[in-house]
Formats: sequence, C-alpha cells, structure tokens
Amino acid sequence: MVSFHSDPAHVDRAFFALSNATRRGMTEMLLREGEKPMRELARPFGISLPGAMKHIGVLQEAGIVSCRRQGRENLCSVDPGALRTAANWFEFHARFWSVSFERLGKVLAEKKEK
Amino acid sequence: MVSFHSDPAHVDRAFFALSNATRRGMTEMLLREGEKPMRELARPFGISLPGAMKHIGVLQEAGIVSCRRQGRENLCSVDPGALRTAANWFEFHARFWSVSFERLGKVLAEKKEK
DNA sequence: ATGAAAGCTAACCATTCGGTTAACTTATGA
DNA sequence: TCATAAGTTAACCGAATGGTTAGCTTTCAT
Repeated sequence: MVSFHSDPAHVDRAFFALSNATRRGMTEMLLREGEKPMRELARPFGISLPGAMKHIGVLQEAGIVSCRRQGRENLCSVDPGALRTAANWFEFHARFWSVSFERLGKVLAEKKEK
Repeated sequence: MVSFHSDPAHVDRAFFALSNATRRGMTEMLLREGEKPMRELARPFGISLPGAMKHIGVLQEAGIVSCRRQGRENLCSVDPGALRTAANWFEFHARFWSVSFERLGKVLAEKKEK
C-alpha cells in the first residue's frame, strides 16, 4: 500500500528484519519450500526454538511472515500480500536510487562549473 | 560488485544502515542536495554532532557514504560507486522477490492438489 | 595572536538484540 | 493413559544501539 512507502516506522521494521542473515535465510527458505513449522526453521541455523521464535516475531512485525497454529505445530509462511508489497517496495526503491544517481551526476557537474 | 550480492555481512550492513529513519533521511538529503558538512547533517534531525557522526559512520561502513576533510569541515556525500551498487542491489532484489512471488503461487497450487 | 567554530574522542547511559536455559502447557501417538 | 514432542514464556546474559556531555585538537577569521 501507499502507507508502506511513507510510514517510516514500517520501513524501519522491514529493513531491520532483513538486516540479519538468519532472518533472510529463514525468509528465503519459506519462499523456496513453502510453509514450515518452527523447529524446522530453527534447525538449519543451529539455534534454539526460542531463538527462532524471536526471529520469526521480528519478521511478523515487519509484515513479512505470518503463522497459523495447526495441532501442536505453528506453521510459518511468507505472507503473499506482504511479499507483493515487498516486491513493489524494492521496485520503487530501485527506481528511486537510479533516479537519484542521475541527479547526483548533475549536481556534481554543476559544482564543477562553479 | 558480485560480492555485494553474496557477502552476507555486507548485505547485513546495508540493510541495517537503512533501517533507521535518521540515516535514511541523511542519505536522501545528501542525494538531493549533494555534499554537506557534518553539522548540517546533524541540525535538521535535532541531534548532536557526535550523534550525527555515529550515523555517518554506519553509512560509511555500509559503503553508502564517503567523506573528505576540507579545512575544518568534513564533507560527506553519497558515494557514486556505492550508489550505483545500491541501485543494482535493489534491482536484483526486486527481481528476486517478484520471481519468488510467482514461485510461491506454484507452491501453494501444488499443496492444494495434494 | 587568539577566540570561536568544526570536528574528534572518550565516557557514560538506558534500551534493544540475539542468544541461551529452565519450566510450563498443549497435543500426539503407542 | 501417559511419555514425549512442539511450542511458549520468563529470566538471564553479553554485546551493540542511539543518544548524550565534557574535553581535546585543528582551523579560521579578526
């Protein structure tokens, strides 16, 4: 949504969530292999279950992951809606940085003239 | 560089640097208005000079900003090379997330068949 | 020559991070 | 039914964050 681009706290959370290799790894795993229970998210990263839960909590607060309880398992997956949002977000910023790059060239050229 | 995409620690640093609204604000300011001395980066955010220096330090370690000393001023700017890298990085990830989104659709469809 | 401006460094502080272990609840399956 | 597996919660720990103030050096301008 539009608020995703403009709400700084949300952007903070999204960037922060992805600033950790374990969390990026979990996200990529869920993307690759679909829904996974907690313990399977913990195992490949060699961390305890509570450790994994904290990471998933951060990804949830960033709106990247959502979970549903099934029996004694808690199945986590990348939220399809949030993923679409993330894709849009990256596209937006790719454009932003490219445009800024062009502009930076001009700013430097102007400086040189002075 | 290729290493930018694959070195997890570098990706960590880049995401982390951008996970703070003040640092994003400083980066955007430097993009908009070009080179600025430290104190002018501190003022609009209502923080002390040492506070601004820490933020700029984080942006430097992420390869986003570089500084040069001129007289008693320390002029900061977005590194043109790093900016190009950042643009590439965002483009790469926009593609990654989009592709992952397609794949997620397929994974869910397969699950439904079973 | 000297006082003020810009920056740097160090020290401090409260809070958050990333991880753990221990103890508890709930669901499963033999 | 009852041991065990999955998850949760709470408490703890060391390190990093994001900010500050105080004091130092360097540079500029009068």
